[in-house]
Order: sequence, then C-alpha cells, then structure tokens
Amino acid sequence: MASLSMVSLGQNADKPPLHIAISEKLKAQIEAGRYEPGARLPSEFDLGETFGVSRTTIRRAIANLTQQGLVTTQRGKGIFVSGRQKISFSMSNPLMQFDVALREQGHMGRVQSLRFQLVDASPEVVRKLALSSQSAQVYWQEKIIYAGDCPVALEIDYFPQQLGETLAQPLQQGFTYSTLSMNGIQLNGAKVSLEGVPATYELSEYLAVPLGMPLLVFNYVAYCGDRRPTICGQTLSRSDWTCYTSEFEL
Amino acid sequence: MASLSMVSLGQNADKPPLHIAISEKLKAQIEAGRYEPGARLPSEFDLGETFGVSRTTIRRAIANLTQQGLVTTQRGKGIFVSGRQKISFSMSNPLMQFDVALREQGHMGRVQSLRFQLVDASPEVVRKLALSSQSAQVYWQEKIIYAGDCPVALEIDYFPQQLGETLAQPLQQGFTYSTLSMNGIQLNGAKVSLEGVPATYELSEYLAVPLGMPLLVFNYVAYCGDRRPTICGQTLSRSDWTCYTSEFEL
DNA sequence: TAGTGGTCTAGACCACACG
DNA sequence: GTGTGGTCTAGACCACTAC
Repeated sequence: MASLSMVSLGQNADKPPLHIAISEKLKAQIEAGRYEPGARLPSEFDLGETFGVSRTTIRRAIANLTQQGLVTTQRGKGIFVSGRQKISFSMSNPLMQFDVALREQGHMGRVQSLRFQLVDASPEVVRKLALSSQSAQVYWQEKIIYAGDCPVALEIDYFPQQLGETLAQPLQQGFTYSTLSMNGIQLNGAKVSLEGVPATYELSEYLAVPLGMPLLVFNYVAYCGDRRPTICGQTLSRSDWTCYTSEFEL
Repeated sequence: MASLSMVSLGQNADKPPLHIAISEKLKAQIEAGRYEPGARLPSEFDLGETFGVSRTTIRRAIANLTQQGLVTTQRGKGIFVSGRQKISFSMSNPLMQFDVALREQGHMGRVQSLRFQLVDASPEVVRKLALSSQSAQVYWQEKIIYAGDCPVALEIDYFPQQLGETLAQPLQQGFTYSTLSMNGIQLNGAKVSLEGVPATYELSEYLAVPLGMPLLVFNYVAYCGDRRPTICGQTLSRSDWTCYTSEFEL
C-alpha cells in the first residue's frame, strides 16, 4: 500500500518522506484555491483513505501545514484553511500605538491585565532604566492585547516605582502609550530591537497558537526629555497578525 | 504504566498532555543547567524508560523542544542542547551591510548564488521599483548568506535590467550593499518592513532548520538620489541567528 | 449518537554515525 | 555491528462538537 501511495504521488520513492509529500501536495491544493480560506479539509480518516496512508502519517502532514500557518485544527470540528491579513505597526513611534493602529485597520483593541506588581528590578532592567541601585524596585506589568476576540500580543512593561504608583489604574485598563500620553508623559525617543522566537508552551497558551509558532519580539527602551530612560519592556506579538514598518533617510 | 508516569510527573492527570509535561520538565532541566549547551541528552530509548512512556511520546516531547529551538537532533548521533548568541543588524542602513556586521561579530560571511536571471517583473516589483510597463524586465537574484558554515539567510533581490547587466558578476559573488557601494551606487533611503513567518519545507531545506521554525522577513525598497527606487527585495533570515536594531528620535 | 481531532501505545523497518 | 534518530503502521481510548 505504501508503494502505491508513492507511485500515486509521483515520487521516486526515496527523496522526501511521505508526510512531507502529502503536506506539500495539500499545500499546493490550498494555494491553487481548491480550498478557500475558512474552508474545511476532509477529515483525517478521509485523507488517510485518499492518500492510502495511516492516520498517523496524515496527522504528521497536517502538523506540517499547521506549523507553516496554513491550517488550524479544531477538535470535534475539523481542519480549516487559515487566511488573514496582517496588521501593520509603524516603528517610527517609540512605543507602538497599538490602539490607534488596531482601530485604523478595523479591529477593536482591548487589553487584559495579567499582572501589575512591584518587584525587585533585574540587573537588565536596572541597566536599561539607568536606575540607582537603591531604588531598585519597578512595577512589572504583563497584559494581553486583543484584536476583537483574538489575542495578538503579550506586552511586558517595566515602570519606575513612582510612575507605576501614579498611573496604576489607567495602565492596567488601557494601552500603554495612550495612557502615558494622556497623562502628560511625552516620549521622544527609543532604542529598539526586533527579533523572532518560537512560542513556548506558556506563550502558546496565552496567545492561542500552536507551540513553536513564530512570534515577533519588539524590545524597547523609551526616553523622555534629554534621553532619560523612562520605561522599557517588550511586546511579543503573533507573527501571523503583525508586521512592523519603517522608513529611513540617510 | 501511564498513570505511574503521571504520578511521577506530579500532574493531576488531566491538565497538560504527557508529551507537554515531559518537554516542560526537560526544558526546566536544560534551563537549570543540568544539560549545558552542546551537551547530549539521553537517547529516546533511555528517556522513554526514565519517564515510563512509549518512544512515540518521547519523540513528541523532543519535537516540542525542537520547535522551541531548545534542542537539535542528529540522526545516528543524538539530541543536543542548542545555544547561540544572535547576530545584530542595524536597521538604520537601508540595506543591511551583512558582511560588515558578520565580520564585526566574529563570523566569516560568504554568499552562495542560487539564481541570477532576467525575468518579467511581477506587478508588485513593477510598483515597488516604479518601472514603466514597457521595460518590465528585471534581474531576479536569490542567494544564501552563510556565517561560517551555517546558512543564516536567504536574500531575494530585484534589480533593474541595466543595473543587473552591468554588475552581473560582482552581484553573484558578493554582498549586495557592498557591491553596489563599491561600484558607485549610493543608496540614501529605504522603506522597510519586518515580519515573521514559519519556514516552509523549501526554506527549511535551504536554511537547514526544521520545518516551521521562525524566520524574520526584512522587506525593503531602497532609493537613490531623489527617492528614485533602485532595488527592492527581501531577506529571510533564521531568527535563531539574527536580530534587527534601531534607534529613533522624534 | 456519530463524527471529529488529540493522545498514547507497541512494534516494525530504515538511514546514518561511530568504532 | 551496534546504537541512534526518522518514518510508518494499526489500533486503542479520550474529549469535544454537532445533530
């Protein structure tokens, strides 16, 4: 039966494994429009019969597609073709105006605070915020950013103690940049970096993605006045939802 | 036997699946330093005995770690803890000076040309390079960028026909920015965006990563003179090797 | 109740690395 | 040859969705 599958897939038997051959074939069908975004694929059982392989192999092939962000699975329902346009964020602002960008691009932005507490600053935060070692306590905030019903990012911020106390309530209820801006704190510069990481198990639970899915990490230290570090942190966003843009003149 | 495993892992049986519990446990051990970067983990067989589960489940747990970039596997050899520092690229330059950044950070940069050919420009390239529809042919280049022996990025560039013809040889042998610079073409601006994507099967082969591993996509259109679009393209880099940095003043 | 995807098992065979 | 990870099978049971 295996040999039949290999023949029917037009492979010379030994090059790519069966699960790859099958996932590539399904991928081609999806991209050719045989399955529209949102459409349901045949069940694992049916796919197994179609390709003449075991359910395990089909599941491996589907896992390949999931890892490439092409399909999502729902227990009890089926396998569905995913398709979504990304939300763009301009990097030229030191702190993303997530709420503005979300609204402009047709999504209802919302935050859910996970924690907001005073902690000892890590050496890294002490360095980034240029804290004196005495006042080495900062407010540590984690919140999830939603676009509509979908969690798109986990934001982690560190605020100097006084700032965190003053703005404790609004910071837990709203978007960071807007909250600071509305309370008279104008940021005028930032040092940022952008990298990619695979979702850990914990992050995959928060952001409702499969383990290992690519996340974008936006690290920043934002300044007030004469390059006085004011807040720092990072935003981990689902890369299937987000994109950062910028322009440069030399 | 399964219940014994669950007890020994200290789980209340129903919350996380076994393969997650095991991969999280191994992850904790790795992060606690029980296994140094580069060290070999016990074989799948031994791990299966240790945790009292089947090889399939151990393989699933190892796959979880692989997807999180914590370990790599080598057929016939074993499972190894990965660990590497990222190479930083400044975004402030319109085109990454990959060679300079690599050299400064202790790596030998090298390129391998995959293709360099004249093709009909896609509508997107026509738009980005502001081509007149008549001269809608461009040189399409794809090359792999190595840091030492390790492929770290796939660069895709589109050059206007005349530029491609003039610099055909050096562009295939060297880094794009340096080549242009050495031949009197000074770029002075760029529109860029940065996103994350999971590696497709094809990309995973080029870049020697598992399918689905996060890649950073640096899209750019670079300008000469008075915002005259000169080249465009994208760099897909392994996110376990690369990081982009920038600074902003408002 | 029927159908779906999620988990897990036990076992087979293969390809590769190393001694 | 021995040990390793890679592929694939056949089958069991569970949890969830829908009717």
